[in-house]
Amino acid sequence: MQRADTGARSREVILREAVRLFSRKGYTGTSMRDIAEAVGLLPGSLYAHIDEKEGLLVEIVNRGIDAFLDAGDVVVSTPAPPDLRMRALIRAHVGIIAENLEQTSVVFHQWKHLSAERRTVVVDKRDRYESMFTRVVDDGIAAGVFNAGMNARIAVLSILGILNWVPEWLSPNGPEPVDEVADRLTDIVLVGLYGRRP
Amino acid sequence: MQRADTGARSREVILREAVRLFSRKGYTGTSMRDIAEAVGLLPGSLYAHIDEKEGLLVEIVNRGIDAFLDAGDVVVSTPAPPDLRMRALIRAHVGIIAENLEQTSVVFHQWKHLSAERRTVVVDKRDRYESMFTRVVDDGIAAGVFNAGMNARIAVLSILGILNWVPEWLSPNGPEPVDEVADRLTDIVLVGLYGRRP
DNA sequence: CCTACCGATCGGTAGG
DNA sequence: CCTACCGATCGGTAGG
Repeated sequence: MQRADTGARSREVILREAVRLFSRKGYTGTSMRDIAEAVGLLPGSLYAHIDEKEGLLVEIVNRGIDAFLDAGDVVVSTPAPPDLRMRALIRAHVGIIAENLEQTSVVFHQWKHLSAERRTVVVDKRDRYESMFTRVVDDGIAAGVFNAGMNARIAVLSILGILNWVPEWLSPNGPEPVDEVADRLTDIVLVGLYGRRP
Repeated sequence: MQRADTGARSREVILREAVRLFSRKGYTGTSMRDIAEAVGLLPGSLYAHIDEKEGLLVEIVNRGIDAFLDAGDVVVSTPAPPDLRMRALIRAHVGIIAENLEQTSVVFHQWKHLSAERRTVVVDKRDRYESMFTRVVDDGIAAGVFNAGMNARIAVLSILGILNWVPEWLSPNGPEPVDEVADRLTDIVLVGLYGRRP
């Protein structure tokens, strides 16, 4: 019953510190020596637990984006009306950000430093995630719930912009509950500044 | 009438290539040797024209953010109704992005690599710019044009999210004119997906 | 703007 | 996981 998984545990510690440092200093601005110092190892000792620096980034980015995909899949598989599905997507999205602020910020900003092949995998996942929002907007227009006259592509890009910006200002321990924040964002998305609602 | 300003001209060439490289590889991911090769000099020769690497970033970021501030000042000094001022702010913002995509992307993503004192200057400018949007939203609520029930702070953060995301997808040579794109973004901001408008 | 170079730091490895 | 180290690359400089 003792720790037979010290190796895996060390790896998690390294990943945790890498997330912290990558989010603060960027991937290219963080050295393996920075990470080693943060976890209390000598630089060369890191390589007893990991293969290469980029492997850390790959794992962090993929874990992060998979969290969004998994949460989105749950929402998309429900048969709720488009506006309620949009609210659920935004709640799920903001919830994941709140649970893991630094990881999300690495996912959003550091994936560009991945090698070409690894970047392709990430971009494909991101496209799949974005298509969930496109689907909801298109469904809403088809159902007569959303404005048929709007530019659906630009509407989706606006929503993604709102959501991608959230990690820059959200404080998970702030006064308002996270779901409350998500719902106020959804209000803006649905009714805008004018605010006439059905 | 000949070029007496070769020095200043070389400096502009260096800045132009630095913008390109910083936007593609990031500030910390770009070496002075990368820049030297791009402008056709040997690495050490760059220092006949510039003082230090960070000086390049300082100048790029400040030029970029000043463009937004100057354009915003023009809009804010007009007495138009809040919704029209919002439309004008968004048009100005998208226009500047379209004119200088790579510079904008450096402004948005690389300012974090500035030293503490220089970063403070940039953050102050950014706060001033953001306050223009806050002012318009507050004016709109006070005038009864915008929904008094919304969370104004979150509304402003949503607008900034939309605008900060634009450099990631705008193609200045795309099918729709840039002002058209800006107006469709404004539509979303004002009336949302439901789209009831006054 | 080039030649020639500086000390520091980089990601990573061999051997134990 | 440490010792000891590798070649490559970093930002920047002296002197011309």
